[in-house]
Amino acid sequence: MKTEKVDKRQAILEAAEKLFCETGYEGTSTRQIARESGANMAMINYYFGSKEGVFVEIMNERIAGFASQLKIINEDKISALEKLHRVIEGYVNRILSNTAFHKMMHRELSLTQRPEMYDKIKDAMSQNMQLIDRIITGGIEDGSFNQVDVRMVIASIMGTITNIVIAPHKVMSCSNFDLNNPKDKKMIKERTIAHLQDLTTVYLTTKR
Amino acid sequence: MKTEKVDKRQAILEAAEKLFCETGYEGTSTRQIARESGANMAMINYYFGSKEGVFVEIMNERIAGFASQLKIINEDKISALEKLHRVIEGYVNRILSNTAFHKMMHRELSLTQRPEMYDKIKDAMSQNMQLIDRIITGGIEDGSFNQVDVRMVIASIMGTITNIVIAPHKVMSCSNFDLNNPKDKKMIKERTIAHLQDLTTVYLTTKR
DNA sequence: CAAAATTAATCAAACGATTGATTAATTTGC
DNA sequence: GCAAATTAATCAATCGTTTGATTAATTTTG
Repeated sequence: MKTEKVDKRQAILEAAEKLFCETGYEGTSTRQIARESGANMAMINYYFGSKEGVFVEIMNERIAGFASQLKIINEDKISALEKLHRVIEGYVNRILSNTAFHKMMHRELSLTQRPEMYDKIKDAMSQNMQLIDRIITGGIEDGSFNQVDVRMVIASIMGTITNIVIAPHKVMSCSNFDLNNPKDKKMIKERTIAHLQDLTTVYLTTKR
Repeated sequence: MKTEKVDKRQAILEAAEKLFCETGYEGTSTRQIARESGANMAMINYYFGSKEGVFVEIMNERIAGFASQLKIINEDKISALEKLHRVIEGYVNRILSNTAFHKMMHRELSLTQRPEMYDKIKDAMSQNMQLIDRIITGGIEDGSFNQVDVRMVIASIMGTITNIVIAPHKVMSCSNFDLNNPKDKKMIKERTIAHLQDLTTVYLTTKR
């Protein structure tokens, strides 16, 4: 028999994140979180003050880990294209390794309410955006990339990944496909990276 | 003085769609819908049976209009590339003319609950997907398109549009930008269409 | 055509259930 | 033995829904 001597605080966070991802913030009750985590309801307010406090804590932790993983790829002595390819690889891997959270983040981003969260998410994402922006702009300036609509290219890169996270069935025509299956997930990751690298290579570097 | 002799049923639908888009399904109460529409609360259940009935009705109406607009572009005697460009133009115009609804649809798609809705949305979208799939596959078969990962290309096209709808601030760096401003919206539409047409042209037809 | 009967639309009020939050008492671990 | 952790019980507020009554419009009937 396992001791199950787990930190209640952590158990609440994990259960809440799972439930928020599955049924949304409003669609999840504190009683569900308590039941799922094995903690008493009052513990939620004891540790986090409120239901929203739990949500904010989840977002803060995730976004912190998010930013810390931001590599300073720009300093490396490699071509703009290779920089971009590395960013794509890192970005795809990170997002497809945390699909549930990214679904939740995306959902929250599309809501008008909770502007505090909206801004927080926006700021976190804009860091990645600026990184990609600098790489592509740099490539254009040194003549290795074509003149393109940089912001639109970024929208295509990020949009592709988000689209696959939210609607993987679109990409995988086979019915018995599951993003939670590690084998399937690995395959989707590789395919997404290969596609985006190929797409950017052709679009940005083809002489025309 | 305007007569305001509006259909209460319709008023409920419009108010509900607005609220669902802004604050989500769970985040919207029937009392809000009643207040916003000027109808009595009981009218919601009188006309639609339940809160979910309102939601289902909104989705059904939208999806019906969605499908009816599906042109049979495949029959035209034009190149695969031109077919694709027309589909992109139509798709961008439709989605960017109904941004609030598409946000809602997208949000609902990312929830595990309400599988009935999930399937309905999925089916509606897969129609568009199959159309694009046939066009690209046809272009590959007749040799005018490169060999590409068709599903991934579709994910990029659709993902780009969705990304712009949900996070337009990403594309527009200028701060005083509003998707509800017709002038700004027109500009975003044209820019999105131009980008996607350019991207697909280069990626699909460049000899390499 | 006019009175009677029926239907549709609307309303205020209340329903039981559930929500997030809090209390006060109890247990745990050092 | 004391502070931190945990509990059951309870709070007011709000949820979606239902009710019974009322008004307005339509149909039926003589």
